[in-house]
Amino acid sequence: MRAVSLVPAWGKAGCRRPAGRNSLAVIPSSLGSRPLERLCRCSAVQACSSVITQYRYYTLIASIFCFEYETFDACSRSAGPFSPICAGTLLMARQKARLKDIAAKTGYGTNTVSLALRGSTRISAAARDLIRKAALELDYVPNNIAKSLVSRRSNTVGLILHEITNPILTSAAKEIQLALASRGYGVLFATSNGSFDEELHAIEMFRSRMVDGLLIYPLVHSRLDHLRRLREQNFPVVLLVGVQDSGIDVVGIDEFVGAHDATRHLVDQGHRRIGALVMLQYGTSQKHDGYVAALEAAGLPVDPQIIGSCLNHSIEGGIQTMDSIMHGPDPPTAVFCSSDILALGALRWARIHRRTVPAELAIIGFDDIESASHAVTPLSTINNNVDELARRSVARLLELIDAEGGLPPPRTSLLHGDLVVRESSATDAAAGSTATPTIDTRSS
Amino acid sequence: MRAVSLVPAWGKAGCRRPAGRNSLAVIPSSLGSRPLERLCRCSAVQACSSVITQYRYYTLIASIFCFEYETFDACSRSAGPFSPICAGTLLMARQKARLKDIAAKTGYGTNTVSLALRGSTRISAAARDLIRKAALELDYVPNNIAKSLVSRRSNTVGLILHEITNPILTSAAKEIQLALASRGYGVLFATSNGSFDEELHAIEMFRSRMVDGLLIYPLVHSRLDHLRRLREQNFPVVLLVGVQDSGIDVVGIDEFVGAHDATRHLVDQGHRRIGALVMLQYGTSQKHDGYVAALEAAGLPVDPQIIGSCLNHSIEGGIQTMDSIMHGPDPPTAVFCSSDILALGALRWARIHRRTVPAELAIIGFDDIESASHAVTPLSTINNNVDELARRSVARLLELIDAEGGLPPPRTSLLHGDLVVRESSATDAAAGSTATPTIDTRSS
DNA sequence: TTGTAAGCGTTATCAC
DNA sequence: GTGATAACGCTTACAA
Repeated sequence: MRAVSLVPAWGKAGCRRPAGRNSLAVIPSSLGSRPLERLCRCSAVQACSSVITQYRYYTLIASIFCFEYETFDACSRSAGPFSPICAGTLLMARQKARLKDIAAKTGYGTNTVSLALRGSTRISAAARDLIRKAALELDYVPNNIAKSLVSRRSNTVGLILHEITNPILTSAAKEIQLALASRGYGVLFATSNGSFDEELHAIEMFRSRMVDGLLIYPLVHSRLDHLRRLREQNFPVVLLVGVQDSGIDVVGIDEFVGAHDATRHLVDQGHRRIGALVMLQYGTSQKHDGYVAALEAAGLPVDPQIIGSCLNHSIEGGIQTMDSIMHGPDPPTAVFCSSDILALGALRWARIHRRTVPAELAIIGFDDIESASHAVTPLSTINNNVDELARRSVARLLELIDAEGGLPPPRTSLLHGDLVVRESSATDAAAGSTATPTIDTRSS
Repeated sequence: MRAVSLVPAWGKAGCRRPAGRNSLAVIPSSLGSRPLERLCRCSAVQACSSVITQYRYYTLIASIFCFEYETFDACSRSAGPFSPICAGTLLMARQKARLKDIAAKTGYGTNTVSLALRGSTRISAAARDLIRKAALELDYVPNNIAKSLVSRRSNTVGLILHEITNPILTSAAKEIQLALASRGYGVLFATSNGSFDEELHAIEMFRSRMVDGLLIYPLVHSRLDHLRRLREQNFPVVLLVGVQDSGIDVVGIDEFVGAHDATRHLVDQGHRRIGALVMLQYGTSQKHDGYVAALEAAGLPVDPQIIGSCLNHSIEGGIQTMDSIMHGPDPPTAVFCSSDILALGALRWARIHRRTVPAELAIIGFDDIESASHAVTPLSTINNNVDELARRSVARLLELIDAEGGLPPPRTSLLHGDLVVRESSATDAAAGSTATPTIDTRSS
């Protein structure tokens, strides 16, 4: 019993067992008390050993004296006779092959093996092939952790999403991951999950894991100081939201212009009383500002009564917030929603309350998620070019990572989101008149 | 110009610059050719230096002779006079603080610092506080890469999703990430993106990054050999799909039973001609089998004509596949869809072709995503308990990771998905009769 | 209570 | 062409 409980210690950090690597400890039972060398000649042990060897394990013969030794090392250092206490054999977890193992197998040095596997021309073809073959046989997988330690690069970037239920963020995540994978980068991922502390925590976690850079949809567009500080420390960060003058690199949809275009479109459709569903809990937002600007440009009043602030980004949240802006004395005839999910909530609200869309209530969303074009009433929206966003943000991040001698000055790339007019906002969708809208033909 | 191109070599792997760490190289212009010591006394340089010191950088005065030295080291070793070639100052990226830096600052050894920061009782309280303070001042972040190298644990697990547009997978991803983060684990994430090779590639990438374990929604439920092989090598793997007897640990929804329940529900509603939308491109699936079993149990024929195989998991895919199974001579009166997304496609198809749901066509989905309850006709479906899935799969994976002396035998935990009856399948939803259905009241 | 030395798996330098 | 050696930043064993 006691012997078994000692076994797990092998292979643990700090436990030295140069002879124990990839080895099988044969702990014979009922062989009596005898010196180690005699145990090795025991036929049962030898038979076992030859089987073990076939599996590319070394054989390590041992018999653990019950109380005297605390560790296997202490045991194996002892010169005295051993008392067997445990029956049978114990198979150690086979450890991963290292360069050193390939070197031992082929007779070359570790350095030669390293160069050969990386295809250096300084190594002879014969040696290279031999080494490659040995690596394959041993199922060698290079240890990137060790590589990172010396190269000071983890070839990993961190991705923080503030919300994963939003299809736009997840499809961005997908495109980003694929783009990075094709360049040999891994993606460490975290959700800030609606809490700023979690965002900070995720960043801290990423930093301690030595990510080479960070792509982030920040939770609060106005709280970016922690990210600016990272940048000052020469840590590459790219924001995925279209904020202006952040002092950080930005690749994102121009939310102000998008919201402005969407609201303007409602104005152009003849609406004079236009409400909004936005996310305001962390202060103002670009989308809110764009909405307000479009109203002001059209000479329309901005009425807080019909601007609903949603707490969470969901259909349910959209329905509830619609309730709050529609029950007033002068409800809006059109609503700008800062995301398609909220717009689907608004659509649902309209159905529950038997308002026809767009005749009694026009609705426009933001993002152009798949469900938007397949909704009961196909949703007008602002197209969010996710592929472009992923492509450009990854390209910029890698530029920052590869920047030699300090980060270049921050650059803001705002992508334009196209207005897509469908049934939910246009009494006659085909007559869509503003901002060269894309008419979606599938929505008939 | 040339000097600038040399600078990037600092801080690179293999470039030794013991004196260059956290230092600012002042490369003065137009100071003429003079010995280094005279440069140091130059007032412009001194003013610069004092500013630099405020930022906790050391100052390193240098002037690089244009052609003679290839590296900064070679340059600084030289004793001769320098010719300035580059104007201004160059700020080196400040490097992250190490234990050694804290040690140097406090006067303790690195070992003492390491123990102190980890709160060892062997260190005096005074020393501990001093060291903690210094660590804070230097903005010390422990290097997990180095830690991993010695502990042989990365405290990171890999998560592979076969599809990220599926809301079920993303909400699972979120829950999994949060559960793992609370235990101190990071999540490396990848999408297999519909290709088995990408799945293999992602696994390889994860292995080389030394993840401690793997959570995976495999692309093809029947191709699991590569995962079994990992397990044989003592690598912890947990499948997130409810397959039976895989020889690998499983925590997943019982898809067979779920599909069976769903189909059975349609039978109970009086349907005799029940079609299906499934994903069959990689061979049969548990959902398909459950559907078939329910039909057979009810004594109904299984007709390939009304079993549509969707190629991609999308509303569009659902619509197209519906086209193919509905245009036959004897179209189904009810359809079991292997996911809510496909069911939304079916619903959309019904709307396009003016069939009333559920009177002319009953539809049931699988997953219970948010949109299901908010669809035009709220969808009946099988609830996919994502929270439970995340909780249990993470718990099991950590069990495997912490298992000492080899992995325990694989265990299969199938979670039960509850039937949720809404309008899309029940002529009178309130009369839902089978399998203790949950009646969703919001769907009025 | 603290310091010293070795080692985790890899890469870069330099000598042969 | 190939091998020895010293880093990378950290933890552990053991000596002081």
